[in-house]
Amino acid sequence: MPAALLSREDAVTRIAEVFREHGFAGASLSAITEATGLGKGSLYNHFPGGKDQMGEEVLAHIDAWFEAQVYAPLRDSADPRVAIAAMFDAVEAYFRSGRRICLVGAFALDATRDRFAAAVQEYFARWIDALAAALEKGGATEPHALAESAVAGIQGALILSRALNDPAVFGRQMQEMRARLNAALA
Amino acid sequence: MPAALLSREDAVTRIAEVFREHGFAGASLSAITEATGLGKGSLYNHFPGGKDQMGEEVLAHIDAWFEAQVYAPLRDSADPRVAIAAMFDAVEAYFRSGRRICLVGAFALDATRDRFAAAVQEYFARWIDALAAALEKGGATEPHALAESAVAGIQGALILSRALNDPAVFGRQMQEMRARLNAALA
DNA sequence: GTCTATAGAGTGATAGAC
DNA sequence: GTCTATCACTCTATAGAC
Repeated sequence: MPAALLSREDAVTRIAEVFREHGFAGASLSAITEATGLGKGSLYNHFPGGKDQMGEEVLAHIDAWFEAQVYAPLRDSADPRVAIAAMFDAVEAYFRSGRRICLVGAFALDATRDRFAAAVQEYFARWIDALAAALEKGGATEPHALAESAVAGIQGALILSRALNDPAVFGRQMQEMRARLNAALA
Repeated sequence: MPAALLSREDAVTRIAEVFREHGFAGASLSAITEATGLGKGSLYNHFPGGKDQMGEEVLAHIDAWFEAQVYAPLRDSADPRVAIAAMFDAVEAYFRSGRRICLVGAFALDATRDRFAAAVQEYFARWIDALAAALEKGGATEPHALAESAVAGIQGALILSRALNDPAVFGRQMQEMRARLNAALA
């Protein structure tokens, strides 16, 4: 057989970027074909379930990244202050300092959510729970409410940065949020 | 001529709901036909520019509502504390306590933003400016940064409520945001 | 009779599925 | 690449208010 042009992970990563740019509904197979260099035949060979399966795998890929880089460190770290700082470092890098959107948040906003309801719900629930665990370990009062507020603030900052076309907005919000969470720690 | 089945405003309102549900790219003319009860002929009679024109008019309609109900009161009210409380009342009603999304925020996230860049940018810029003006009048320090943070928090709360399928998240965030802004006033 | 809102068959292009 | 369904959109025709 011919060598694969792209590893499955590379394909999923590139498909994710198409979804980021156009949304799930707006991402056409021809755009995906162009971004991956894979013909329709190859795409349906890799993803027999079509766009829906691509969506599932993209979400699973994102979830795995956040689990390893964000949630697990938040839950397991001995020092909550260090863990929370590391979370913001990871998040700022992941979202390219506000130049990249959160695909899960974007999926949540329209009917796409209903196709991927469980993955979307779990992404945010686990993020909030992991952050709340770190905050609680650090002696914060109302850790869950504070974690919810922080995750919402990150999502809102991403919207605002893109709407205003100004990544600096994201940077300012992240700095403020770091300070708020640190202030809540005992 | 035959009587109009729908006023222009009613048509724009119903089209807006289709965009909210499916996103701009995902909103098909057949869905718009179904939601408005207007055939393609009627739709193209009212909106010769097609979906793009519908998008423009929906955004203009939203902008007019926020200008009258939110921005102007924030700028003009004598009592900033009252004005800010009124803003939250209006916002919570508009977003149906978290059951309805912000269409402008949703447009901002994907390539739709580029079609309507000016309208999207101005919606948020004017909201932030109007809120900052009220905060400044109330003696808050760093009113612009605080306003930015509040608007981001509202957008993030809408995403989170929908992602978790729990409108209570939005209610909690709005309550917390009210308290934060009040605390910043002299 | 004129004008405008209606309806919807029909256009080519392109979608996603296979 | 081929398939069928659906896309955004055009065009012709009609109904009805003036």
